[in-house]
Amino acid sequence: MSNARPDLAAMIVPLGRALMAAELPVLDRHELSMWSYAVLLGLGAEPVYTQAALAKTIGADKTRIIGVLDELQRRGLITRGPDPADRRVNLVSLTEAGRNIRDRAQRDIQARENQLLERLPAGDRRVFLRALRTLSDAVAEQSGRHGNETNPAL
Amino acid sequence: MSNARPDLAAMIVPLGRALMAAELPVLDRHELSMWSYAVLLGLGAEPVYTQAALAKTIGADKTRIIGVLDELQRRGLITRGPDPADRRVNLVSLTEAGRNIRDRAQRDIQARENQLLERLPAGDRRVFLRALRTLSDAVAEQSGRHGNETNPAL
DNA sequence: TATTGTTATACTCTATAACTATA
DNA sequence: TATAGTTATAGAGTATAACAATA
Repeated sequence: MSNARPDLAAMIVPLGRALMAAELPVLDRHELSMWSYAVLLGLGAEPVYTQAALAKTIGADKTRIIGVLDELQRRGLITRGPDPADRRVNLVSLTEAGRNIRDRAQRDIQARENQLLERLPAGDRRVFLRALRTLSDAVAEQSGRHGNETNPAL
Repeated sequence: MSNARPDLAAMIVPLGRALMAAELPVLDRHELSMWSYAVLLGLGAEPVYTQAALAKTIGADKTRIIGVLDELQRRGLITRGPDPADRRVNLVSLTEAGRNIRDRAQRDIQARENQLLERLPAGDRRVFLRALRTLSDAVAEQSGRHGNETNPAL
């Protein structure tokens, strides 16, 4: 056909790696690891989470985030304690300090991302971001509903 | 600001993971691993490569692809032998069989990717692919020129 | 001495499986 | 018994370092 293109994955995966690599020094300046930042972002929408729900939201194993939560709690960036209604589960929420450090880190990260986006004409940039959100929502929806291994629609 | 958006990385990295996960069963039907497929793709443009150059092209460590090349050679999908002009280096090239299996696998993979792209309006899809190539080329250029850890422009 | 390919080793990350405490 | 959180173990994947052949 006339419309040969590289594989989507072959373009997107290295791009994602480069974006992560570019994030690391920025996060480092805010003394955050990638997982710490992911947790702070994951706590953004809802006021409280159980650890399991939080882990699922950010695509991590529930065992993966325990050490991360330990450190964030120690630094006073989150609160964590048993739910009085069911003392098996922990309720996790952002503190004011946690929200501040998250917002500052995100501002720096997106400023850097915007430098990359400036390579695109303004019109393309708008469409690109819109399309990316559409596709991102599509895959989030897929992985959201019960551990789907077959992934038929993607 | 009025233009709040999720982090680029937070959208692109999970999208890349989902695309890879969707590729795996397709590659499996062609009896290819992800790395085998990456090697076959990497051998596409130029007729011959040294192993080191090939590894760099696909973003792998030179030690990483040795076992992959062993198997591809055993299956007759590539040829590999010392360069008469400098017997330290191996010249690697695709065989006809290798090209065939690569093209068939890629056709299946892109067909599946196109299903995802159909979620976008035709106009957005065109712009999205164009923008993605621009950004992909930008990061490939970055990682191409000597092991750049600081990555200033990204 | 420097470089390519190779092999062996160590390290990081992740997933799996037990353990506790609550229900 | 079932579930949330925790801990410990095992496995996969990757990077690092040493080695042999050639220049």
